[in-house]
Amino acid sequence: MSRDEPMASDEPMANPARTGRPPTIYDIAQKVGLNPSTVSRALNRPGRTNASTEERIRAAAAELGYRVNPMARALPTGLTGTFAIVLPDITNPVHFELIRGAEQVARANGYTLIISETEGLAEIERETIQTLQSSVDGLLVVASRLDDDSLATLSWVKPIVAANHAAPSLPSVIPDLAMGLTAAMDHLHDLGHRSVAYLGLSGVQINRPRWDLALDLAAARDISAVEIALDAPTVEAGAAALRRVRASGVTAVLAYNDLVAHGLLRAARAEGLHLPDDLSVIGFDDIFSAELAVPALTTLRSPLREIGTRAMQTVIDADRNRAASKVVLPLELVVRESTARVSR
Amino acid sequence: MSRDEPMASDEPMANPARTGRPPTIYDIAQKVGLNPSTVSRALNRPGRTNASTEERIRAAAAELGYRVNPMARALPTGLTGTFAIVLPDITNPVHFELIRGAEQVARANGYTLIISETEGLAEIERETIQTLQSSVDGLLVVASRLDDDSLATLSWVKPIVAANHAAPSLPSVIPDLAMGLTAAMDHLHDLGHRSVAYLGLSGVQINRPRWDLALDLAAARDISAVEIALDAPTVEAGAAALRRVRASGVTAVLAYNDLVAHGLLRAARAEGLHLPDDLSVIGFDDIFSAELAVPALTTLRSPLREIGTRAMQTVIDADRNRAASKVVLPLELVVRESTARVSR
DNA sequence: CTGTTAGCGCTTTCAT
DNA sequence: ATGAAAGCGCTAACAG
Repeated sequence: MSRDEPMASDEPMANPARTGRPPTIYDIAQKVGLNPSTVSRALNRPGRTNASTEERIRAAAAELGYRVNPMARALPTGLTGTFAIVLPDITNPVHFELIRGAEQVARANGYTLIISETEGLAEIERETIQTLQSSVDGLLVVASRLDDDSLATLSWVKPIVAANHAAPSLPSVIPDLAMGLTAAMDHLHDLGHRSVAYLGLSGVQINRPRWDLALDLAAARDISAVEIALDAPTVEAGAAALRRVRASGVTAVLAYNDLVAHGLLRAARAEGLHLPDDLSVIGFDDIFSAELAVPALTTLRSPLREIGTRAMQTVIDADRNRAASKVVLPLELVVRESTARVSR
Repeated sequence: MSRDEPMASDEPMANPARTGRPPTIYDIAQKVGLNPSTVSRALNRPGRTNASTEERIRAAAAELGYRVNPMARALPTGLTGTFAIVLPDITNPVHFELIRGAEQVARANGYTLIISETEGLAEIERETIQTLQSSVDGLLVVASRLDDDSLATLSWVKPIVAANHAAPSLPSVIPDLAMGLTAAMDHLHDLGHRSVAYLGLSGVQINRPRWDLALDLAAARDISAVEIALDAPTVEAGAAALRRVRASGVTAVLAYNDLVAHGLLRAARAEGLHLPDDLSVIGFDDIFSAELAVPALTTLRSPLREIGTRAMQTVIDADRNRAASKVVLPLELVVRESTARVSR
């Protein structure tokens, strides 16, 4: 029943490539009449073996279609050549660019990337990290739900870096919240807004500092501020929040992310609100659909791609980088059509 | 310099979990005073060992925080417990639901998923598959750029299944093109359209059958049809195609995917066209932003998520499933606002 | 420069 | 029911 089951006995002598058993360094060694260890050396440390035999070995390897078996190599060396990125939800467009950035750096350096979802659950996240730990050379955690102590402990085994949120004891790559929120508040203030609601998601690490900062910045500008809690970071939750937004009487909204902003905008339009005059909305992230929306979304552009590349670069260089370094990337306000001068 | 370098000699006896070296079955064996092979048995074949010692072993394992090392297990068994999904471009929203579907099935069955990009290049794709081959139990290829022979050869080593496009010699999971395109053409015909343009992407396997079929269906309905070639499956390319769409004089467009449709719509709006009256547009895929667009996109909803789940299920079951089975999933027309009765 | 040997962590006969 | 031993494919001393 197994796919490895032996074939009928009269099967013709098959070419190794055809049998389904990939060639090993033993096959190469036999073919050129040398010892496997010599083959290993020739293939891995060019120069530490006779030029002509190295040539023969490479030729044989190519002919057989040989590729090293990363798992076999990982055992003696402890290096797997792969990294993992652990995140709550692949579906969230925010993560697309981040993953892509990470993937590119990984591949450019000859590494493989494993992606794993946690469904936003701390226990699944812990379990996932532990399971993956022996198969990778390091991990990226995005929007982690684990507390700093847990992450610190976990990182004793393999290096972990936090992407898109700060973990005090881990190297982290994060957007410059102060820069972005300041620009957003200035923008709203310039347009005459004096009241704002923040559509937040409690229970997520990233939410708290964002809101605290927004609160301070609003206060400094004489803007009143309220927080409205979301159930989830989704279009639906954004739409559902409209009711409370209207009830609050604010003229402007800062959304947890663009998905939420999309939902809010759509619901508002459905209710016949005139946008952006009746309500100004600022998103967060600048996902690709932000400019497709109507009105096109004014949003804080998170440098997702670069967060991914820098974070991956950081894990790869983890040896040199044992301190919990923080990389802060610019967070810019992109002004489109969803914000306007206050009309009431 | 290495992270494995020995610490100062007066270092206190460290708990294994703290040293960074994960515990092995040898650690467990030693702790309970048994042979490693017994530990292996106890952990893997419940029942084939004395109930009480199995209990002691499990307790010790839990206490040490033991997890099997998948790579060490892969060597003797040949089973890695991971699958790979190989696709041109992670960034394409189309692939996200597919990945998510695959990921869920993989994880539900205890497997790990590797994602790898090919940049839409056949040679990178071949290289990637070969490199990954020894690290996985099977692969999913999405929108492959390789010809059927190559794929067939590659699949001698590890099972490969094609997702979202048909590969004659591979098990494939695909949307029901005939169903979807028939609905689309009927819809246009009902609205009075008698001319249509197909915005296609030459050089991609998926494109040809789609266009051939559309052509037949149009002819059968007395609709004239032209193909307009895209440079890429992107928003930008869709926008750039507007010029040729207008020159062609058609009243309706079938876009290669929703991204292209988005671009076309946006460009048309920017040029002051009245949508959908001046031009009806049908997208393909139904990515999440389709309903966010203005006008909201009428589109063929590709069952991406299910394609991912079915495809992953198929590789996992590859043993039982050696024939090149075809799974065809329904492709439904979702009518929104981007199509209207022809007005000229 | 090349061969020998041992071992990475785990599974799997084969004995006992 | 448990132990002993061999081996998966590769690397890394250590000899020669």
